Amino acid sequence: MAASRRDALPTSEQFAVWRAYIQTAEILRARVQARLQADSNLSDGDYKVLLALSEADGSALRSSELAAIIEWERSRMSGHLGRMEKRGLVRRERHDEDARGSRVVLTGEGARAFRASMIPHLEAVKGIFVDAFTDVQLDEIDDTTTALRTHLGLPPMSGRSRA
Amino acid sequence: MAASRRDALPTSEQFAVWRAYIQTAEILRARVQARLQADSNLSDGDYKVLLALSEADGSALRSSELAAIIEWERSRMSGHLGRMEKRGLVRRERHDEDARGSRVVLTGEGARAFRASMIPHLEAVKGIFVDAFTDVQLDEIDDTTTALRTHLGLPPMSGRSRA
DNA sequence: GGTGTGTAATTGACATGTAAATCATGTCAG
DNA sequence: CTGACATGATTTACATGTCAATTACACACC
Repeated sequence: MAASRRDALPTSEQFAVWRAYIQTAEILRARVQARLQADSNLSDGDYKVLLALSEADGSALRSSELAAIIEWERSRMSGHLGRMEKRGLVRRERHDEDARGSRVVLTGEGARAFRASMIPHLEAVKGIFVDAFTDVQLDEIDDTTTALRTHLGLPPMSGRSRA
Repeated sequence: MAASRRDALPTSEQFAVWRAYIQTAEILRARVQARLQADSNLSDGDYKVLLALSEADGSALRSSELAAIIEWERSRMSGHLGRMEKRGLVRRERHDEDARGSRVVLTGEGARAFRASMIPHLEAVKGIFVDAFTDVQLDEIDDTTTALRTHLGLPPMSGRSRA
């Protein structure tokens, strides 16, 4: 008995799809994160920060630029950078031109940690996520993710568009 | 340029599918959670606990049973129950037969909060998630989620199996 | 030069998550 | 009985996330 598209409430089947989807995605995230942590002693957040800094001109960015790239709150970035600085992955320097902002600089140790983490991280994504599916299923995921992003008003980021 | 199934690393297209999938799922979770919080002042965790207790015999469960149902660490459950107890949503009683365990009991206030939250929450899931897709796409999500759960060694929880 | 306003970033207070250690109780071999 | 071990749950320590308040500086206008 298919429910009308206009019903305000989901059918129990639809709700079950939601529950399975969201719970599975959570577990997936946790597994990949755990591998990154075990292989490279980096959290997901660490990885994003290191990635952004690696790609930045001079391996340095202002904290707010970093926050904008990663789409984090500034306060979240602030706390995270504090922890990363304590571990020697980044360094914060006073910004000469505008002393309100600080320059976040990738340290040699940070760059080394990031380089060492990349291959294992990609392998983990392959083994944990990609290998679960057939090529057709991966395309379906691409489609449904795109549909969802459109519905949510998010910019597209399809994998197929770059093929 | 399809990559062999056996390559250790994902293609850039495959990796893009991963990034889109995981990022979109996060945003989705955050949106539904925000609605639940705004409508009912409950977190996702609160809702899960209340749901499990509501369905339980006598509106009570042992803490470890609750943890097993929701698939949480026991320590996580412990901390969460502490916060929920402070807000009057649940109560912990000494278990008579086995004094190691405690009985987690749904309070009247907890039951009321849960009942009040259900309809808005279902509406949110419908509007934010279900309505993004065609029926065919929802079936595809069900399929790919099932494939992923199998790959991850998780028990199945398909929406179609209950249709 | 001061003073108000905006902006960059940090701080503080809390909720949430994970892992390891601890505590209390139960169970069972001897 | 009793001592070793198993089990249920909490505690502790810390990482992570959000929000509101605060600090430090820049800049424009008088």
